[in-house]
Amino acid sequence: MIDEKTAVSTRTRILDISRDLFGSQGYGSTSIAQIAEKLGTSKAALYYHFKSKEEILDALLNEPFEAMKDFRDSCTKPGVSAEDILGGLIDAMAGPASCLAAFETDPSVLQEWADRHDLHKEWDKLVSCLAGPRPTQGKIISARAAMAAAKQGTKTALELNDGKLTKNARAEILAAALRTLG
Amino acid sequence: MIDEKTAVSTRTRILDISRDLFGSQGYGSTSIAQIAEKLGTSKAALYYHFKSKEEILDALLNEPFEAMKDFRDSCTKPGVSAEDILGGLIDAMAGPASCLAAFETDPSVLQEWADRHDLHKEWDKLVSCLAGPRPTQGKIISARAAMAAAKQGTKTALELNDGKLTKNARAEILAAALRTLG
DNA sequence: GTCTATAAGGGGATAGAC
DNA sequence: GTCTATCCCCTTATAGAC
Repeated sequence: MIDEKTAVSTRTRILDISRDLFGSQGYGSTSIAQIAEKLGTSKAALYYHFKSKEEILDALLNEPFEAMKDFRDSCTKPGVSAEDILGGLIDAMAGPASCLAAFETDPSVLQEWADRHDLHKEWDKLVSCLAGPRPTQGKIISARAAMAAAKQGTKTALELNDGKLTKNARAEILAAALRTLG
Repeated sequence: MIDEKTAVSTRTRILDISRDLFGSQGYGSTSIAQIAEKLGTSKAALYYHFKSKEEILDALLNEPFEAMKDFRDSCTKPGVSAEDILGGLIDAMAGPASCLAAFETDPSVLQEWADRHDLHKEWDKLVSCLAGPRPTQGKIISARAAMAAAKQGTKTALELNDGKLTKNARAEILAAALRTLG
């Protein structure tokens, strides 16, 4: 009989360690050997839980990506304001999609995962929600700038507060991002 | 007698090709073999011009980094406005420091180059210029958000206009970034 | 579930001929 | 300046014992 509890918790530990290392060193520059070392086992043991390095990346990003797509869907409904969109973006970046935000600038992740999942297209849909129908170039620029402001603001706030997004900081970020939009 | 003209132009071609590949695939995921292939020579030939892969990265980033530091110095002078800083940032991102902007999100570059050169500290100095003395957390957040808005806005404008920053786009980006700051 | 050992391949870099 | 051939290390991944 398989020890399910151990399997699950080891799997979770692998994901935690990998999230950490991928985030700080990048996906491509992190080796299975490094993960195994932090895990305290051999590389082969790790391959019992994940059949490839890419599968670890998938496991780390699939949930955040689904959360992000759900959010994107909610933004296309009628009566959604810019405040809803940018506020939702902040909350996503601080919570369910934080891993996505941390990894998506890594070229090795872009190559191995983001291209395959059309991440770029998903972000573009959000830009369209903010810029409105038949947007001018100026609208597109300020929409993208506002999203960048929200993302960077959230990242900064999390850094300054041990990974916690305070109500105050959230309000500051949202206000700044809304100003960006104009 | 060494053929200096050929040496120089080959060196330049290597840098152009590397800038391209590093930008699209990331530094760590780009191999010397790939560069040599696009160059149309062997790997060994490439090593005649650069003694290591890291030296190529250095050659690509040193000038942009100096330009960025010069700009940062100019921002600490008295009487410099937020408009000067954000406008200068846009111009730097669109011109002399564009390579820096394109590479600095790559974790493999951060590890091999940015840490060694304290890039993070340099950006922080700019943040301080924008946030003012003894800044509140809100000031820091909006300063960082404004810089992110300027960077992303510039990137977007360049994408939409074949790498050219039009006067109009520059004005739009600057206005958006200034609004972000509040 | 975890181990040791090893396969199979790619990476950066060098030697020495031309 | 460029070539072929090669070295050596590190990487992902697997085989098979325990």
